[in-house]
Amino acid sequence: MTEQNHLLEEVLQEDKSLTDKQRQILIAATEMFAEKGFAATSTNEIAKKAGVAEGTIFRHYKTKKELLLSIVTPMMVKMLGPIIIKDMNKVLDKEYEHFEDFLRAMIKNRKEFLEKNLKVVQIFLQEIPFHQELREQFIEHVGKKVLNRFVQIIEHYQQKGQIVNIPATTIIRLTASTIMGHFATKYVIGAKWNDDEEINQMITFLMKGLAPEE
Amino acid sequence: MTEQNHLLEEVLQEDKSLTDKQRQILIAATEMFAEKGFAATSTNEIAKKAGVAEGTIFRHYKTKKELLLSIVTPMMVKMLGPIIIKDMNKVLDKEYEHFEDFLRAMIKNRKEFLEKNLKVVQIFLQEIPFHQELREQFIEHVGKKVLNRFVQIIEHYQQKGQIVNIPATTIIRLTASTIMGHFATKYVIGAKWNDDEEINQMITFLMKGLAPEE
Amino acid sequence: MTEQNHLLEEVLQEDKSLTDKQRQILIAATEMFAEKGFAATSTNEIAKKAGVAEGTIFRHYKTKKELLLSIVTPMMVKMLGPIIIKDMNKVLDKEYEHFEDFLRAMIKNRKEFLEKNLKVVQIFLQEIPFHQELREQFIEHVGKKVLNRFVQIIEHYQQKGQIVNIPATTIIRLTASTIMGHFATKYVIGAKWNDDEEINQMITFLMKGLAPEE
Amino acid sequence: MTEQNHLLEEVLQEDKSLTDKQRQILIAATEMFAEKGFAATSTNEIAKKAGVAEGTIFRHYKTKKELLLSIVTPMMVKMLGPIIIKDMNKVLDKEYEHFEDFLRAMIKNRKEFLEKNLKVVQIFLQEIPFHQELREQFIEHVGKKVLNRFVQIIEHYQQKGQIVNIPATTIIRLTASTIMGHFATKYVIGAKWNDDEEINQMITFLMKGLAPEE
DNA sequence: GATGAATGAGTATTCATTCAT
DNA sequence: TATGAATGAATACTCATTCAT
Repeated sequence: MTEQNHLLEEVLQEDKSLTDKQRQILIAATEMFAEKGFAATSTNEIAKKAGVAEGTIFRHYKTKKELLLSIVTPMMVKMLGPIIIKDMNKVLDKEYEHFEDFLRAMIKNRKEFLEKNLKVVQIFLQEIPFHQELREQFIEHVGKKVLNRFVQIIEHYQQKGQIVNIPATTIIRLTASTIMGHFATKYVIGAKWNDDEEINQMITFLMKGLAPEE
Repeated sequence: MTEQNHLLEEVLQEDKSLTDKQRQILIAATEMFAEKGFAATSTNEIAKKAGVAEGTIFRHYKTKKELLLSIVTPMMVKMLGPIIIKDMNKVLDKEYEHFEDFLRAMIKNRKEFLEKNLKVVQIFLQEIPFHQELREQFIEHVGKKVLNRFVQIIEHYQQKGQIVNIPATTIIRLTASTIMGHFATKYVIGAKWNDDEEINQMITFLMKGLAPEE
Repeated sequence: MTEQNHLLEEVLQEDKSLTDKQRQILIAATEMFAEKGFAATSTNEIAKKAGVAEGTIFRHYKTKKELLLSIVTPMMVKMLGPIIIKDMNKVLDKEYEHFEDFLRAMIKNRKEFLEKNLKVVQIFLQEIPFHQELREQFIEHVGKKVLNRFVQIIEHYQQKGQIVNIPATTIIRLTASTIMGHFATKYVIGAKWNDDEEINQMITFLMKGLAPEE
Repeated sequence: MTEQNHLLEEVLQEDKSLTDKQRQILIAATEMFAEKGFAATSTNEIAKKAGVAEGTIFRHYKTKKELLLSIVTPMMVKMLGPIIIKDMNKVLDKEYEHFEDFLRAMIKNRKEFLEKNLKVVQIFLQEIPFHQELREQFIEHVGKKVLNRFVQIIEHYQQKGQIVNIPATTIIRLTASTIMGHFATKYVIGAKWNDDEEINQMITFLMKGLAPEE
């Protein structure tokens, strides 16, 4: 089985400032938020599951919502690390000469990320409609930075004549939809399939769909 | 402005057994569930917004959850009406000789449905992770019937050599992801764009991506 | 099986002013009050069990409490009928020359009454601690009249030298306790026994216990 | 005035694990349950009378019913302590050579118990028709153990030829009815009388009534 | 006479949060 | 730092009662 709460492990190992109790609280809250949703999970339940007094939760997190954010925010930061940390323009030329290679690497990378953060991503997706903070954080951290970076990348491959010449944002949307649809089918619907083959078909579909006009 | 609660209008016009108060309750609840989510909406708020005593809600709906289901269930039933009502195999040959025409009709139809039921669909998507009843209803009503129908349709066009010969479910997933990604971008992110042009690009993308191998 | 709601039958047959619905309400209410208690029975439940609209109950009985009283009061009136209706002093001399005969007749009579009114008596006993009206009614109707009558009777037999010369009220209390203990054991605890034999033992016990000093 | 809530005093003094607030809750609840009955007493009233927030009640007692049981159960346990704690067979021979002495001791002991637990006993008697748990508890704790013990005792005196040779359970019923009738008259009806004299008359009545046949 | 929709006060219970220890 | 008792506002839901039809 893949580890679905890798992020929490990292958090508890890396962040030496956290108490043991705090770690237990984060683990318990993640589990319950993912399962029942934020609004339907009581701090009492979290405390019990974490083996901690209810007061202890509020010693570390002023409000229940702060606890939610402290789970979701680091995930969002880590999510874009691999994308913006290094200057991708240079790397790209060398690492991925063809758009298809880039696509394949991207999918592999996101797949690993998802598998390691399944529950937190689930919480994020479930709660984003109800919390403006989450939406703002997402737009601030991910939206602008990542979208800009991707536009650059897409235009890079367009200039090399590898993909069709329509607006970069449209290409990103089409690609992202396809990839996210793949993961959604896999995790939400819980489908069992031959993953490698499905990914190959997806890439073939994307490469054909985005092929430049002759 | 497009009417976002068309379903409710229909319900209140068609179903003569409903009280005026009941209609007000359904409208108020839909608005609030969409905005704040089911768990975070109190029956007290709904009553106030509907201009009704709190007890009146429970005279008509035994529990808060029953109220939720009474909003979402009819939407799900209507959702598939146009798809399964007529024998599509026969109709197809005549109505849509090309897969592209079918695609275009499908997108137009779903677009109209979405625009008329935006809020209820939003509630459905937001709440489905938290309510097993919703998942079961969806699988029961939509999942089996609709998926089977679509498989037939896809295989029909595959036999005519119009689309690539990979598993029908994979084609459905790729197509559905692309279309849902389009709507998601449009409604959730609230993007403003030239809709017709975007749809054309999406169809071009799909037709190229699903074109048969030469 | 003995009819446990004979009183209700009488009420519905004798009192021609009652509607059918009213009869159904009285029967349903009696059943539920006996089973769950007055406070824990809702008018909604009564209406459902009676197959009547909730409003109908309040058309006939202004309040729930009035419904309770309309069940219990007639029972109380009937309870003492046989005792005070006729001039017992005269009758006694002729009918029951010996205290033992009087006792035996009394027990038989009360036994029949109880068997015919089991549920209503049960309601009365269960509710008397909580309703001053019931206590007042009981003291007014039963307490004074009946107690006085019994004192006369006891003193009558004391003068005849058949029973011990202690205060009549004490004798009444001892006798009543014994008889009520018998019925309580029988009905509340639900004991199965040879009734005639038990009654004989009880009478022997009472006659010995109340025998005059030598 | 006699102390009517001695049990509560004991509970609050012996059980060091109880909070002050908890004690106040128990006292207030006992008072109100006795006066108005369990079903007709609201937790809001109890909280106000106890000078406590309503939530505090539910921190200590999961449900209102649990609060009721926590008041009544210890009373039931204490009720039989003096009867089953020691091996009565041995004690009897020495302590009470005559049945009359045993009776007198018994009545004195029960009288003291009642005076110390008047309200809780009242609650118990009022609520027992409505709560199966109470009936089960009573049968479990009191019914079996105590009845068996009493049968032994009665048979002991029968063998000594001091009381009549009818079934022990009948004797117990007759005796218990008489004693309970005495207390009922005293406390429920609230009679004022010369207690010692009444008790003497009761004992005389019982001894005569249960005297062996010649 | 009978209905049943509507009410609003009331119900037991849960909640996130505080604070003295 | 951690506790858990205490809070009081809020929760979903029930109630006896009213009233227009």
